[in-house]
Amino acid sequence: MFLELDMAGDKPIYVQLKEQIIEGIARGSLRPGDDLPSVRALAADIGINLHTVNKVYQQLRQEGYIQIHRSRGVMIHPDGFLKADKTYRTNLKATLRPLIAEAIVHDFSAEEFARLSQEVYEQILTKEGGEDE
Amino acid sequence: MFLELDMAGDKPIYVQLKEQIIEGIARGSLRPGDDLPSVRALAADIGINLHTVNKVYQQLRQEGYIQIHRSRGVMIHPDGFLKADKTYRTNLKATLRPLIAEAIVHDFSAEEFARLSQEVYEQILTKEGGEDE
DNA sequence: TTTCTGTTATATTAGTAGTATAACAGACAA
DNA sequence: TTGTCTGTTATACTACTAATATAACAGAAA
Repeated sequence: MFLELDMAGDKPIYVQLKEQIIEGIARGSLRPGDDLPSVRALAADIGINLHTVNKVYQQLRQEGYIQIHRSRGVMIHPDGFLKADKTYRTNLKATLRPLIAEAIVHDFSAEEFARLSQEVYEQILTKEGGEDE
Repeated sequence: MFLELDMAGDKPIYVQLKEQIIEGIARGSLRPGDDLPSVRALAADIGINLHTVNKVYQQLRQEGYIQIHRSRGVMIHPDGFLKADKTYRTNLKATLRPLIAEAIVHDFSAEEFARLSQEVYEQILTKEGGEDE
């Protein structure tokens, strides 16, 4: 796979792993119906513990990204896009709130914030790394 | 002050406190040059430990939001807006990246993401709570 | 029946969040 | 000069999370 984990940094590796799988789905590297490695295989591949991978898979399943079958393994959810329901929108707004408050204090207009978001959007879809311009 | 801390929730209270002070600056309730309560006074006011407040103040100082003087106390940084330098922009983009990847999987266009950000922007500036529409 | 799969249980180590006390040191007012 | 504010530092303790290590259980398929 396309995984790069920073074992030293502040961000927990299970969060990094989860985010990278979601980004893989977002940019189309992982497509609906695709198989994911077994918890043991992926853990061995990237040199972490089985339980760390399992925690990620459980969270991804609960949030609708993947399906898990008892002895057939794990796959990207075949239904394609997830529903952007009110719960999702409310949570996203709550997450954005402190980021946008920070941006305001840094003299960012809503338009500048939108422009920067647009850049990130395209970075993801064009499969660029996040190393900046 | 205008502080509402959720002692039970997942988010650490020092993070909540920090975010709410920044939002207070963003919406103009806390203005450049304004005094903030002493670490002991604020801790006693909201019923938490002195060190928890001190940690928040130290972080806010390092990020340029406030000034701390040894025995005169703490004030909002008198210089007004902070510089939105390249480091800030790079960090913001790195923070947004997983949020936007999620949004893409939820079939959000860049425009919808921008529109939702705009809503949050106005919620903050018009001093609305985050209880949603 | 062997060998995959996810699942569950238990234990340990390391780090962070938060609290509790105490003491130190600079500044300012009575 | 003496209190009494201020932030600062040190130490210790509890609770929780992240991550690991082993082991065993249970369903399904070759």
